[in-house]
Amino acid sequence: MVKQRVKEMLLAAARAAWEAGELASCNFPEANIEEPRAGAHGDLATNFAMAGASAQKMPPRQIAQAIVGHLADPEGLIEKTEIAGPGFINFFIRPSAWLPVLSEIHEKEGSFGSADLGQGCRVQVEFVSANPTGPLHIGHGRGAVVGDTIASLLSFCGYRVDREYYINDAGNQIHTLGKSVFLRCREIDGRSIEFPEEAYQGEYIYEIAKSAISQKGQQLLDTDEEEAVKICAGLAADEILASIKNDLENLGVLFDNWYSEQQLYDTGRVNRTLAFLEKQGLVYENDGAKWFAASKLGDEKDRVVVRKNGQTTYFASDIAYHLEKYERGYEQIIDVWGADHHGYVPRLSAALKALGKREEQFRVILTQLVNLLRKGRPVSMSTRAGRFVTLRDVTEEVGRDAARFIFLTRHHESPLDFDLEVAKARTNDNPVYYVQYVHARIASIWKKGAEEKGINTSSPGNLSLLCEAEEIGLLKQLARYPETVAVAAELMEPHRIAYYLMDLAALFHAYYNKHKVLTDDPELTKPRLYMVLAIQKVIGNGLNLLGVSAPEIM
RNA sequence: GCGCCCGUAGCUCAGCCGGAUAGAGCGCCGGACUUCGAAUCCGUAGGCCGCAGGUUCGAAUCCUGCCGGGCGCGCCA
Repeated sequence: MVKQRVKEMLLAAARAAWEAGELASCNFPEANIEEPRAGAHGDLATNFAMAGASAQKMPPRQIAQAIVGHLADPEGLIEKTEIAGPGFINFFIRPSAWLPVLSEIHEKEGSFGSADLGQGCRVQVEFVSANPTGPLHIGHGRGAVVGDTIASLLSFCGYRVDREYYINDAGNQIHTLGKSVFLRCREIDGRSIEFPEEAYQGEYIYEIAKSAISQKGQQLLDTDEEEAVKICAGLAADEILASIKNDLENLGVLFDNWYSEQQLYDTGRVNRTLAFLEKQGLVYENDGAKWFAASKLGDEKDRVVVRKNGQTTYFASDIAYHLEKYERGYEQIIDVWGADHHGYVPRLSAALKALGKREEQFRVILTQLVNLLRKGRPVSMSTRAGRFVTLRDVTEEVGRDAARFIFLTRHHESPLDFDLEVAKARTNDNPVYYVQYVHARIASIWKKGAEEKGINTSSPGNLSLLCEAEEIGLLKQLARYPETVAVAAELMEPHRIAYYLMDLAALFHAYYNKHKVLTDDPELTKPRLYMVLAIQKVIGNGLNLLGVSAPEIM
């Protein structure tokens, strides 16, 4: 592409200048080519001369002069160059030099923009992993969409990615869940109960209790309490998990694997992992509990792995779980957590370090909280009373596309205001429809062009007729897509794709309002249709990465 | 108290692995449908980039300290 070619030309020119004795050193800096904000500074610019000043022991402008003097441009991409400011080299690109991006898009279709960054590296993205003790809320939705989209991005960029959900089906909370259900069963049966504060208060507990009674019958209430609670816990977790799965499917989130915490105990992995750490001298006893020496590996303090009462902690099984991920062959693991768990990061990192994993093999993405609003006002959520708007409610009200897109319109570490009314609005307030509208509009143009003008893609026509300023702007934006994807994948920042699409959509809508695609002149109409169809493909490609549909009609 | 995140236009936010004159949407005001989909577009106004230092040829961007907001700091998960 143009940017890459200019970069190559720049480096070649620097080398040529050095060979000609005009530069003192061949120790060149990284060639950083960017697009200046101001159009007066050209289409592309580089700080190459400034960055190399110290190595060359020459003033930047003089270096720039030497490089420009040796610039070879066989394809004639560059119209002119300028040396500006403290030593920028500004490149003015011949407008038609941007045209080849169109044929590239038409050839590559859905794979346009992908790059083999991962080279087959196996990555696991673990996300949501909410305890199966209640319905998902909107915060889980954000984590789900961010995790899912990061996985898509990585997969698009050459990583072999699996999506995994970790089920916390062992430990206290499940026991509490079972007890909550059991107590409700008794209540339904007409017995008087004391419902403890720490039990799950929600309405859904009654539903599960009813279903437990109908499945297990009256005898459930007469069995030994411990046994009954266990049965209730199992039933409840299964039922809740099924509904979580369903909610996630409605959001377009599908997992490759659902991994049970209990399984780690059943296979003895937790004990084995602890024994290993103990052998390394990183687990010691104090106050009747066993501690992992996390403070030796970057955490603030040591952490308990086995409680005084002999039970292991959640942390213990989590270490075992993460170790097992690597044993399954993942070279890199990514966890998506709510930001309220950020304090947990150092201790898990410490544990993985103790297990011999490199820092870059483990990455935690934290998603900030979501404020649910309606018409600008907070929607009251009372978890205690068990009254809250669930993720399912939100998805049903605003639809999958809007929900997903809105979750991706913020950096994941920024808090997000999610306004239900805005999410439903079919206006510029709501960027989903703005972007999708481009896709639908182009479908409509295309249909009309084929029907009335009999024009199809196989005839791009004379592309040099694409010379309006808005057309060049669109070509440049299309050319930015691969880099946008690569950066989004590298930084694991899917919101960059959303912003890219909004920018592309804005350029298209402006163009559409100013120029006709279907003109009376077939020779002009052909290249315009060809370009517009390329735009549609890139919009579809990007929306697909985000898990949002690209409708032909809306 | 310690740690993490956030602080950019009236509001909601991009930009932050250093670049030149800081952007978008909404809102306000004023315009554009007998012509490819008005779920659209065009125009005006709006800024000590929280504050103060530091590094640099150059800082919204990096470093330090403060201020304000959120979240964490369990032998819970």
